[in-house]
Amino acid sequence: MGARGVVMPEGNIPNFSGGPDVGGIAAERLRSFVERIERLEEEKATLAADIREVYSESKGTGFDVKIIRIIIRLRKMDVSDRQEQEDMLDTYKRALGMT
Amino acid sequence: MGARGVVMPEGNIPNFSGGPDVGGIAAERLRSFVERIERLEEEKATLAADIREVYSESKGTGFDVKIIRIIIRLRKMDVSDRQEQEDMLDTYKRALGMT
Amino acid sequence: MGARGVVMPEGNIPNFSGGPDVGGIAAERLRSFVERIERLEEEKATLAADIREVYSESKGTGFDVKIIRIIIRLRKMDVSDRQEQEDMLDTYKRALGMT
Amino acid sequence: MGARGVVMPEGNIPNFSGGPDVGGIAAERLRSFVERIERLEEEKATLAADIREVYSESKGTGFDVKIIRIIIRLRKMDVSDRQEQEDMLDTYKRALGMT
DNA sequence: AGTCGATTTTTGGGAC
DNA sequence: GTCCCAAAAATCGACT
Repeated sequence: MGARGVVMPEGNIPNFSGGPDVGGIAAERLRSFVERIERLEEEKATLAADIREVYSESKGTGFDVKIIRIIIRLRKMDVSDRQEQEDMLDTYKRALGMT
Repeated sequence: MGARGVVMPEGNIPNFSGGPDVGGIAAERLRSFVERIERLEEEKATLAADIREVYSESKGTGFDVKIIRIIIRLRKMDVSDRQEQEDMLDTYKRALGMT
Repeated sequence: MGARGVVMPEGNIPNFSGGPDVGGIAAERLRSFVERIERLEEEKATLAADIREVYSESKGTGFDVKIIRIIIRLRKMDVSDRQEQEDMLDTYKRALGMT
Repeated sequence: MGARGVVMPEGNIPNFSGGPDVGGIAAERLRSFVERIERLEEEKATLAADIREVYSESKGTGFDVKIIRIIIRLRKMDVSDRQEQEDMLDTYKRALGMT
């Protein structure tokens, strides 16, 4: 896994100079990527908090959070599992030569 | 698969919080909670996809995704926690002769 | 709570002296734990390899690995999901006041 | 290996789901594979439990489980890979002024 | 403080 | 052989 002599060798930041600016344009790019990710993750964390909030609110209204979680899970499955279900059926069909 | 013993029709959860009529106002509230959560989770999934996208883009620019993930994790940590953890790790390392 | 013998301060290896031996009795304990874990993980990795081997062998005999994986998953669910299924049913029952 | 007459032709997967007579020898083979896998997975699960146990014990002795996990991970890594990764991380850190 | 569920990281398989 | 996707494992965090 070492340096591979490609244009952009893994393990190095391109155009990194080590000068007072600590890295050239590439370092700016890196910073940009990092900050974009951090921004998005922050939003994601906010949404996670919102979700927890709704659960909490529902609990305060007298509902059982555990039930709601199960419902959410079931409804999610009803969407994405349908695909998996069909894939599985297809697999079995092929396995049985029913093509 | 499917829940064999579950006889409850989807979206028709009765009022179990003490109200008199089954499938009444409480069920509407429940539906409201469920839909709010689903809405938020959908947004969260979108953000997760966006984040994956940024990682992918950074990879295409020549950066090492794994390292960026570590960077993100480190920056998320409280500074003093990070220091403490690194110190402790160092202590353990020395104890095991992993210098 | 009164004095409790030797309370281990968090973040430090107990009895760590910094002498030439790099850690005293506690370091030995640490090493012991680490090596036990490594030993177990090695065995676990061996088993994982064995499992892969069986899949590979079944493939060489003409079976479809994907199908077998599905079967394994289904049979596992038939065992562990029974509990979850019953829990879920119970939850729904309680939600409906059928207790 | 000896007898070759029973080798399954590729693309012709035996029927394993029908009645007792349907599928024949191939179904028995499939059952054998499945049971071998399940046996191995069970052992694997046991080892996983053992490992958790050791972590728990180390925790009870005053060690920090999280740090030990990191130690285990580091020791698993190839020495040069570890060095390379740490160097890269350091480069990125400097680029971002995380010194 | 232990259990359970959610999330993240790693790994294997497949395509080109 | 390299890259991408999906499945599995490890880790983390919440709730009881």
